[in-house]
Amino acid sequence: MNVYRTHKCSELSVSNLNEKVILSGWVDTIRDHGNLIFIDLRDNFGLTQCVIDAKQGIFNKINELTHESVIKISGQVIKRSDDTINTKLSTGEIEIKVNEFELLSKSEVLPLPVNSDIEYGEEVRLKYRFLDLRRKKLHNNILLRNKIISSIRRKMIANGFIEFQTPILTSASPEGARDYLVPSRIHKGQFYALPQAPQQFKQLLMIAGFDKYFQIAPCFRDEDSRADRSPGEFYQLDFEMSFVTQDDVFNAIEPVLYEVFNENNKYNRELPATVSKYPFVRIGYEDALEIYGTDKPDLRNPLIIKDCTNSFINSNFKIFNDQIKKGSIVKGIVVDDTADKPRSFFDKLNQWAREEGAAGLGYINFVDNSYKGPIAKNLDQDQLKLLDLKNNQSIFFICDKRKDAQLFGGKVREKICSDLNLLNKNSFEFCWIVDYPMYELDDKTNKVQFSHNPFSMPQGGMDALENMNPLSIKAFQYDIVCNGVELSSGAIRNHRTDIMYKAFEIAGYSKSDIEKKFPGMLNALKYGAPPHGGSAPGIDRIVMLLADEPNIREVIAFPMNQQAMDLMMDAPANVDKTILEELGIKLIDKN
RNA sequence: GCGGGAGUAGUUCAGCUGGUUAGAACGCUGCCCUGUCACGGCAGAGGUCGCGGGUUCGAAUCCCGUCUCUCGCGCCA
Repeated sequence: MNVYRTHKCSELSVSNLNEKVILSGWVDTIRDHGNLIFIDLRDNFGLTQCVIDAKQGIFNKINELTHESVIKISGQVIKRSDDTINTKLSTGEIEIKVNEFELLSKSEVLPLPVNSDIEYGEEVRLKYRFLDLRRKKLHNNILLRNKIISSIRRKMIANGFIEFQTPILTSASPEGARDYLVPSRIHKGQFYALPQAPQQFKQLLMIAGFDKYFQIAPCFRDEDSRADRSPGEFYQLDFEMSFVTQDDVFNAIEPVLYEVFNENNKYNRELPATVSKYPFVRIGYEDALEIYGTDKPDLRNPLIIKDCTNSFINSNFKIFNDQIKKGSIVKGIVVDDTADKPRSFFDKLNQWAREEGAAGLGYINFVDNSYKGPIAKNLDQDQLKLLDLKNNQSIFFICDKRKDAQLFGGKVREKICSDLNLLNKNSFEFCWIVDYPMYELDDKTNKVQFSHNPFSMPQGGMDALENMNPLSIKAFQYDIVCNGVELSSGAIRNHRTDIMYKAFEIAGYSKSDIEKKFPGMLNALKYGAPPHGGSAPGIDRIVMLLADEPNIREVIAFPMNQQAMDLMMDAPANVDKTILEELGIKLIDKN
């Protein structure tokens, strides 16, 4: 028998009446009635009320207990009288009449109360993360994370994926984010890098013939943080498959994501959230920009953006007309049931648009068969008809150069949606963004460069590279997006050295450039590589969506703060001079 | 690197256009209380108002600088 407990703090009920039991846990709440004390004892599993009265010998010692001390109690399970049953607790029909107790570990006065749900400052929460993790919300989030990860792992293994571990100390990647570097003691002046993703290793495993790879992979990128981006490290469900096309990759991962979301769609929710059924909607990259104004559209938002340039060509609305002649386009967003809103509604949106740097936000309202608003009188009936408005609809216009009009249209779409509360918050809407361009022009140098992953296979292969305008070549490159959050990007990889040399040549790299940058990868491709591809959904973001948390730190047990510091462990920190000398490192004094 | 918000008791916060000894709640300490579950009641301790400078008879409050936290931009093949 375990010396610390016969039961967990969630287990006891009327079916255990009169049993002698032992429980161990934390002192969650103390209610001291003078000659009668109630203690709520808490462990990972639940709460049990313990009661001690003054006649018992241990009473004085119990009286000295502090919150969050760890104790072991033994006593008898007794039924509560009907009027003292607590329906909020699973153990609320019983309590433990304590006759022995032992203080296992005393707690000092807490810097952060554990038994309350009030929000506290992040600095204290991060410094005393072990206390924050005891609190209900964070504790449950981390348990949810475990449930999600173990479910993913089971499904991937059941689907024939093999789990691997890949190196943490590896070489710096020439493309992408900044690397975290680790100095080498044996090779002074040289550095390992932590992997930004196991990209090359998983491809090498495909070349090694393992057919299907997966890993719950730690990734390290030295980027500045955001609410949905933890600095330092994050985890991906990294997977890769051999002898597949893009559709095969989609078919493999869609059921996994759908099921993981569906299994956890009740967490912290009154009603279960709906999850979009697979196959998920596929949207071309260019279409996404045209219709949603972003390459990570939130499909819960019912608004769409359409092109209205034709209504303004040769119209009397000089401002737009002049812009169109200079190459601008007009985008419009139609909104239901707003045409009768007061003038102030439209003025506020216009004001917002100006604050966002736009010239303004024009609009037309269609009520009782007549077109209203400042712009309407400048269009003739045919031009207005083209807008295709129904009764009580409004349409908002954005006029700018194509790319700027698209992106600002995306902002307007989000703004109107949130102002009018059009979002169905209780759903998960997935889509694939496909057909990313292989190349783009660098804004500053005007040179052709890779727009995404240089290892992706160009659509049309060698033929496309040799004969098409590089800027119109698409790649087998795709992102999966859920509720406006980019969960992952992936690709069918380029497994042919001849196509790779050519692809890099277009981006201005010579054969020897690539051989220097990716020696391992290139060498491997020379000895028989299967066609392969994969993707890597972000685990932290999946948990964040399912936990309905706006901040990624709420689903990571030990996150760093925004400045990439671990306030609890005090990292990063200075190191001893002798250690630096051993590594051949000399610090520059900034002063 | 840039922009927004914040920094007052152990914690969460209030403190108006400058004006006595800077408040509340929770927590903490002591006392009272045998049916609470956010137990209740009484009393008490606890503050360099982030830090430095300035304006003023007088600064938590106004001004300048600086540091820290946070949100966003840049960054994120």
